Amino acid sequence: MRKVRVRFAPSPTGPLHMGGVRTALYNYLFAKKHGGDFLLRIEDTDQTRYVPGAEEYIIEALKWCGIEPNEGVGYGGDCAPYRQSERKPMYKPYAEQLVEKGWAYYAFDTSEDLDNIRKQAELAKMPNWQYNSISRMTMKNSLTMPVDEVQAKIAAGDPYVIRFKMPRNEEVRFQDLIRGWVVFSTNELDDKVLYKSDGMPTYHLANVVDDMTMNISHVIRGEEWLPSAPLHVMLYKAFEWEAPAFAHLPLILKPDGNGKLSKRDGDRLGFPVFPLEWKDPETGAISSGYREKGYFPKAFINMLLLLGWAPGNNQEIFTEQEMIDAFTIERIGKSGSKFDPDKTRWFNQQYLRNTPLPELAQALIPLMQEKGWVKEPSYVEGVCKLMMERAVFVADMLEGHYLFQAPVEYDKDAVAKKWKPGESGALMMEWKSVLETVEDFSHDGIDAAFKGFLQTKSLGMGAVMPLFRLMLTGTLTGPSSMDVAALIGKEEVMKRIDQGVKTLG
RNA sequence: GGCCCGUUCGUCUAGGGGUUAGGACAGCAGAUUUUCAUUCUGUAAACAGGGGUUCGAUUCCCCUACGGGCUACCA
Repeated sequence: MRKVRVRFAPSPTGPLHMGGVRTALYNYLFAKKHGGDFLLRIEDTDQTRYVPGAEEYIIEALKWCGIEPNEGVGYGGDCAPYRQSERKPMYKPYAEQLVEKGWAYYAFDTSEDLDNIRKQAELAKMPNWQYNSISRMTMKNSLTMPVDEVQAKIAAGDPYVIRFKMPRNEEVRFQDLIRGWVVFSTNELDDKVLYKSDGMPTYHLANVVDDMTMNISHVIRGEEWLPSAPLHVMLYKAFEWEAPAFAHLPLILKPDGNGKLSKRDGDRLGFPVFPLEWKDPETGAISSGYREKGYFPKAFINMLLLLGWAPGNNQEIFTEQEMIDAFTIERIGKSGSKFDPDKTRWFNQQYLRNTPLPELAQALIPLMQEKGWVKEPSYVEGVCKLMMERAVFVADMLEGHYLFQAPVEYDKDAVAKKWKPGESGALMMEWKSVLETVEDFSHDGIDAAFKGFLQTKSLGMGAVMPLFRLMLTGTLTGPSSMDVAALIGKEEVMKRIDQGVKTLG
């Protein structure tokens, strides 16, 4: 068995969307599991679709996700270059080799010619005209023209393409690692262009030549490639090369309705479809990203792992090593998966809770600074401890604004419902004088004092607690008042009671 | 239209000739909590349909329906 070498081969036509990230992830895990290589190849053979910044985006996105190639564009390696535009000179000899062997031919029909034929065919109710084993004999190519005329045209610099000569009445079959045997008849396949008139190979030629010269052992790619897989299999046969194993991944579908997840669904339904935020260089339109929305890359990846793959037991949270150990291509599902934004949030929540306090604090501090809040790291850890149970994102912990500053306003509804002017203020001042004497200003210490206060006053919790909370936070929600008081400290508590009573009367 | 791929709770899925068809998210209902959140408990919810094969099909085969992908000198 040959060494496992897999590749992720996107085209730089825009930002990488989460389906692409999942494909990269599965390739990465497969490589790691088998001690193989994971390479990044950029398929930029269509100059008209090139989008500036897309390549950098792809590299940065993979880096953020923690699924880095060990070879490829941005990483170097023995098979460099890994950008197809830079490999341009090497494809033509391969195409010509196929012509010599009789597996391909020159064609001089222009795009306009073909457009016209297709239009006419459509008018004649033949909606699917193809350049294939039958129609090619009526076209302008090296199969129908005299040899000297063909050579003259080429010598004169006339534009031409090289097409694959798909044989007739043959069966192409290959075993897909996910779907099992897949069979096509060559009669359904057309004579695909391998080499374009602009001197660039098409995807099909470049892909096969590169996979061969880069020693790729397994091609793991999206299902949209399944229909062209037989052509690729035929190309390997024509070159007399050993074909890699194929695995065609099911698609990621939009959460509502049908169809594959597209760029627009994100904006429409309010969740990102891209790992990183992307600004369209043409329109300036911004598409949101998981990173900017505050997702942990590990949570994002964990969600993607389970979208189309299952371990067979009930495990849902995976460390990277666990993913690598558990992953097998055989356990990838066959059908498309609808993306679920809610579950994605759940994964983030799980990861947030499993993040150690110091790390959480480090993540929160920059967000606090944006609000102008500055606290000691140890204090911020205390904030995180109180807030993490009610947060999905790190930024959610900012909702505990009262842990950073005294309340600037008091919730109107809460005041109307709980605060009795005069009476409530007097009660709070009394409670304050008790608090002043508390030596152990911890949750338990304050709690003990509070219980004692209730007893001497013969009051229930509901009569005092909401008022105290209102003094401390300005709201009626949040972590335990005792915890809040302990964290902000005695002096601050005293000040807030004074301020609250003064404000509310 | 043609070709190819697919179809288990609303969603992601486990399972696989004989099961109370399991889990998770979301939902609903309770309990705990001074509140919100958490947590816990419970609850509802699925084998697309029709034919076979079989003692027995959700599981194997065929057909239909539905969904998806592809059908460019795009990838």
